[in-house]
Amino acid sequence: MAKRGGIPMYRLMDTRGQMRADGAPYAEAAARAQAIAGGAEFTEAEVDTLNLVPDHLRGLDRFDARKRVVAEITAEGLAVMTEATDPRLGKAAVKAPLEPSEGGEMRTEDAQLVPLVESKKIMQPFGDRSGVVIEPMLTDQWFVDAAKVVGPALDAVRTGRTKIIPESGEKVYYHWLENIEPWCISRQLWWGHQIPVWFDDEGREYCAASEAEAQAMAPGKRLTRDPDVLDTWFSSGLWPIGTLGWPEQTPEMARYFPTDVLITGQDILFFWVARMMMMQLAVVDEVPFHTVYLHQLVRDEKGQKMSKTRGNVIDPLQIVDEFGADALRFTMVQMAALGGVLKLSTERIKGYRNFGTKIWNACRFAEMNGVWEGHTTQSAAPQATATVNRWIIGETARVRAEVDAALDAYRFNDAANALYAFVWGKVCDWYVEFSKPLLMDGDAATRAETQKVMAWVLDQCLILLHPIMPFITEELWSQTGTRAKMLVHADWPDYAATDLADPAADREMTWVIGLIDAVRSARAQMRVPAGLQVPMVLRELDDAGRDAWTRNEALIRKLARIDSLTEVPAFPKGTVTIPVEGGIFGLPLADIIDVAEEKSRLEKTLEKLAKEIGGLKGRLTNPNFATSAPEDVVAETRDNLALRLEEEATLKTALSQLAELD
RNA sequence: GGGUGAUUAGCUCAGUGGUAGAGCACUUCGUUGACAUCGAAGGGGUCACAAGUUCGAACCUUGUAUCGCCCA
Repeated sequence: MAKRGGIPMYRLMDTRGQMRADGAPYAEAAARAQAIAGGAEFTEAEVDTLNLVPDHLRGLDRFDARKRVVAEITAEGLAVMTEATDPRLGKAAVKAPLEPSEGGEMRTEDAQLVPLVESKKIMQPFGDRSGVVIEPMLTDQWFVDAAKVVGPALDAVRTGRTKIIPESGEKVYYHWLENIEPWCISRQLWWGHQIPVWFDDEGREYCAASEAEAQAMAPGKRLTRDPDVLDTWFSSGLWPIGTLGWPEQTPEMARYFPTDVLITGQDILFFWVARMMMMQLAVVDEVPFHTVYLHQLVRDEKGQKMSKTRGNVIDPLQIVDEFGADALRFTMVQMAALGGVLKLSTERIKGYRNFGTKIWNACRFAEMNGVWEGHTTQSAAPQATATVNRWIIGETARVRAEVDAALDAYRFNDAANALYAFVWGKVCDWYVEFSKPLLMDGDAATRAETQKVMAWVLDQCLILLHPIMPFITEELWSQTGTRAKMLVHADWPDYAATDLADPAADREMTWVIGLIDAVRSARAQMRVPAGLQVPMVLRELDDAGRDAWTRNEALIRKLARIDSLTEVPAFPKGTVTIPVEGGIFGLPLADIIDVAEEKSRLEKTLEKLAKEIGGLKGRLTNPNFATSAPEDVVAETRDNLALRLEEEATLKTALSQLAELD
C-alpha cells in the first residue's frame, strides 16, 4: 500500500475496478475518505476497500471517462462555463468570430458557452514501446545503500588499479560516485531476476536465495514473493563473475577473472561500469577490469542520436550488404578518436570500401607478376640490395611501430589512418610503380628479390590490417602463397624500425620521389600533355644526386615521362627550372612553354618561399629564441632556412633568365 | 540547476608548445604494363572571439559567445 504523509493513497486509478464492483457506494466511501483525511482512525485494509470511483465509470479508457465526467458535471449545472473562444481552452477554443462592427454577425452569448476545461501541459511519461501514458503507482521498492559500497570503487580508479579512457571519463566517474544516492533496484517488468524477497500475510519480509530457504525462515506462514524484478544494472553488475560460474570457485573464474579491458559506450559509465566496479569489489573484493575504454555513441551523419521515432537509424546489416563488413569496421575504427563523436555517413564508408578494392588490386598485380609463386609466410624481412626494396622494408617496419604505438594507446583512429596512408600512399602509389621496371625489365636476381620483398610487404599489410578488416585480408591471405595457418592466427610482427630502416635508402627514395613530383608538377602547370615524353636537361648535380639518378634512372624516366637526360653548361632559352636537393634539373620546353605561365608559377612558389623564409629569419634573429629554445630546434630552423634560401636563389635566377625571353 | 565536452578547409574530423593536416567534395588533365570503386596536378583555413603566459600558442590560463551530451 502506497502512502503519502503517512496516509494511504486511494485507488483513484484502479483499473481493476470492475472486479471490485461490490465496493461501497460512492457517497459513503467519499465521506469516509474525507474523515480519514481529517484525522480519523483507519486501517490499511479498510482504505483498500474504499471505492471512490463510481461504478458506471469503472473500466473506461481514461479519455472517455474524462469526457463523461465533464458531461455529468455540466449536466448537474456545476461546471464553470466560459466562452468557446476562451484561450484557456487551448486547442479546443474556437476562433473568435468577427465583431458585428467588423462585418460579423450578431451572436448570442449563451449559445457559445462551454464548460471550462483548462488546457494545461502536464509532464507525462509515455511508455517507450506501448506509446500509452504511464500512470504513477506508488509501491514499496528496494534500495541499495550505495554509499556503503562506493568507497572501494572510487579508490580503485583514484589509485589507478582501474584506468578510464579517455581521462575525462574519470572526472565524470568521481563526480557521480562522490554524490551517489541510494540506488533503487526494484523494476516493474515481466522479465529479469525476480527480487528474492518473500512476504507473509502480516507484511514481514524474508530475504533468501530460494523460496525453500525463505519458508524455513517463516515456518507455517503463507508466503508471497515480491513481484518486482531487479534493476537490469544490478543483474548486469554481476556479469564479470556471474558468467564465469560465481559463486562457485570455477576454473573459469581463476583463469578469466579479473577480466581485461572493458569497451563500452560513454553513456554507460554510470549504469554498468560503476555498478560492476561496486559489486565486484563488494562481492569478490577485486576490480573487474584494469581498463575501461569509453567510446561515443554512434550518431547519424548530422550528429543526431539514432532513433526509430526519428527514422534516422542506419541498419548495420544494410551497410554490410552494400559496402561490406570490412568497410563498416574500418570506418568505425577510423572515427574512434578518443572523446570524439561517431558520425556515420555512407560517403565515408564508401571510401573505405574503395580502400579494400585497392588492396585487392595490389595483390592482383603481385599475382600477375609471379610474386605469390612458391611464396610461404615469412616473418623475417627478406634480404634486399635494391634501394627501392630496402626503402619499402624500412617503411613497413616504421608503420608497424606506428600501428603498435597507436593500439597500445587505444588510439584506434591513428592505427587505421597510418595503415591507410601506408598501404595506399606508399605501397600502391609508389612501391608498386617503382617495382614495375624491376619486375618487368630487371635481371633474374633483381626480379626474384623484388618478388620476395613485395610478397613480404603485402603480407605485412594483411597482417596489420587484419584486426580492422578481417574478411578481405583473410580471403587474400588464403589466395596468396602457401599458409601454415589462417591469418587470424598469424603471428603479430615484432621487428623494429631501427633494425630494418636504411637511412641511405630513405634519403635516396625521398630524393627520387621529390624529383618525380617536381617534374610532374611543372608539366601539369605548363600544360604539357600527360602522355608526352619530354627530354630533360641537367645543369648541376652533386655526387649523391648522381648516384641516385644512376640507380633510379629507369623508374624516374618512367614515372616522370622523361625520354632523355642531357647535361648542359647552361639552360637553353625556355627551360623550366626544377630545383632538387643538390642540383638543378630543367625541362627545355621552348616550343611548348608559356612564358607567362612559367613566370607566374615561379612567382607563386617564390611568394610562398619568401613567407617561410621571413618566418624562419624572424625566429633566428630574435636573440631570445637562440637562448631559450632547445638546441635541436634552433639547428633545425637554421638548416631549414639554408635549404629555403638555396631554393630561392635558384628560382630567382630562373625568373631572371625567363625575363630574357620576353 | 549540477557535471562534462566541443568550436580547425565547402563537409566530417585528426592534430597537448616549434608556425596547418587527412578523407570526402571541388577544379583541370588522363583508356600510361594492378586498380575509373582509378591515376596525375591543383585551389581552398587571420585554427569561434578577446585578453594573458611564452623567444614562440590551434595547443597553456582567464573571460565571452554558440552548440552538444550525461544527470536531476
